[in-house]
Amino acid sequence: MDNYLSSVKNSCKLLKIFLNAPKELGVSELSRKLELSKGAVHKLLMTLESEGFIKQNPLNKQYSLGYTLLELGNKVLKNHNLVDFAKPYLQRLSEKTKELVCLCIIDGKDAIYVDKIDSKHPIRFNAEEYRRFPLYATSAARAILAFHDREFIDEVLADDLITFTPYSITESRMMQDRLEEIRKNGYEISSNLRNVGATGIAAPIFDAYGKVPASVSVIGPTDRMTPYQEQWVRELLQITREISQELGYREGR
Amino acid sequence: MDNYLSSVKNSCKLLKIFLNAPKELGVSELSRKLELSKGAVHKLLMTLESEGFIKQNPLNKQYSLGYTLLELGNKVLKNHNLVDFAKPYLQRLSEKTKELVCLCIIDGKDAIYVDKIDSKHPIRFNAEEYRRFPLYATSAARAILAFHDREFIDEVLADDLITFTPYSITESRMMQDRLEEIRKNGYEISSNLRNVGATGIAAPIFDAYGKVPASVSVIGPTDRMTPYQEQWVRELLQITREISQELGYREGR
DNA sequence: AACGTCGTTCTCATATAGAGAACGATAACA
DNA sequence: TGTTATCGTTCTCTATATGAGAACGACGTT
Repeated sequence: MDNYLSSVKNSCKLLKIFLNAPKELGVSELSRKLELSKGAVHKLLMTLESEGFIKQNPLNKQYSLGYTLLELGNKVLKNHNLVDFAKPYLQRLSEKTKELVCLCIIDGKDAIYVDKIDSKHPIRFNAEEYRRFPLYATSAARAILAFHDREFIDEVLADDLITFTPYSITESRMMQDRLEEIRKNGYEISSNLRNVGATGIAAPIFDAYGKVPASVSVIGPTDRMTPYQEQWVRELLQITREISQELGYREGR
Repeated sequence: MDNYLSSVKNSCKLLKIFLNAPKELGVSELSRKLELSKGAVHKLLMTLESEGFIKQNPLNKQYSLGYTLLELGNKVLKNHNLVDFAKPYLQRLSEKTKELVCLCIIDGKDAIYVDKIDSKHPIRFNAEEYRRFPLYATSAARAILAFHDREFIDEVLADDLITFTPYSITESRMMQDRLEEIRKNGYEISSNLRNVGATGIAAPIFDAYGKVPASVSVIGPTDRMTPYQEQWVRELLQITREISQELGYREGR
């Protein structure tokens, strides 16, 4: 750690601890998780609180994330014009399939669902919106990963493949084959990846540079998806083709 | 600035600059706005980028807010159980009035809309969701402010009252009278506060401690609201009474 | 009543933050 | 096509802010 501002890095890490923790945390607990002295953590919290990034509960003295983060997060969404751009297309797809429709983007070696339209069915799956997860872990993410450089893919698959259900692929070699298939077909179908009993169909969005920054996916219970599988693939590919074109993508270079 | 970590404070200020700025900003511009050397700002950005709080556009070298902020902002929402709690009540109110229904909370000397259900009418107003604004500036906020300590109110009104339309109250004295009226009636109606031609009706939510942490409001075009004014007030007060009770509030102590 | 743990405050040696100059790259202009 | 201005980035260096650690009072438990 030579080039970075250590206290800033600590403050970022502190905030991120809250992502996988209960709503409120105390100084001592944060101090342990950060491996930093209590005094230092306290000063961090005081500073972050003065800027609205952290809030202290006066009743139990514990700390939680502040509302300034809500503003900043919302600004991130507004900045990302693809979300507004794709909205009407997602809505069309949602009306046709009546299933959960998601817009997924790449960020570093992770994927994030940045928009979704819920299924109209009483039985349905929920996408973990705005949550970060690995690029190999869902169909939506794979549809993005498959169309990146071999070099980048290798880098992503070099990490241990974390699985969320017993059905997931854990072998880097098998994943490579899978991605090859996605490139061949132009879309991805898989079941039981993130939730057992769920099937996802996903297709990439190409931008003007031929890059794939995002994907659109349809997700639903497997038994409801299977009968319509081919139809939903057609609809999905139609939608992603339209979005890609409007982003300036020209097929075949 | 003695008790605070200066670099952390700077990093917070840096992030907040983006709230009222274009999507992307350069080092030099940020350096000017922060009144910090370019070198220092660059190191700040490098650190924030390494944690996903900032993203650099490789094409023009400019910086924008990172997706980690999206995750954190979403976590803030999930933490705030009032949002989930109030959702069904807001929906009921939305179905009855067909107008924009908002849930507004207090944060320091500001108010924030944390949830909304859009109007079904083709002509409608938009609430600036997740945006921070002064406690005197909208009917929803005033319905909260009115039920706070005289001391706190004085503190809020001591600042210069920023106005968004020519019709707003700018005199602290007049605002005090207005708040007195809200306390007497138990709700607030006002027009042309934030948008010309809009009327808002708002009522406070009381918690188990008798405090007012939030309000519910109905907002629509004045000419469409006026005929139903009394009816919407009744519906609104019914809803806020139910929410308050479920939060543990007992009327009359 | 004694103990453990909490959040907070304090001191102090040391690592580090931030100013400022210099860099190459790029864009604007004549 | 040079010239100039401005950009993002890198570097050095010293004053300073940082973070460890001990000590504090306040709770809650045993």
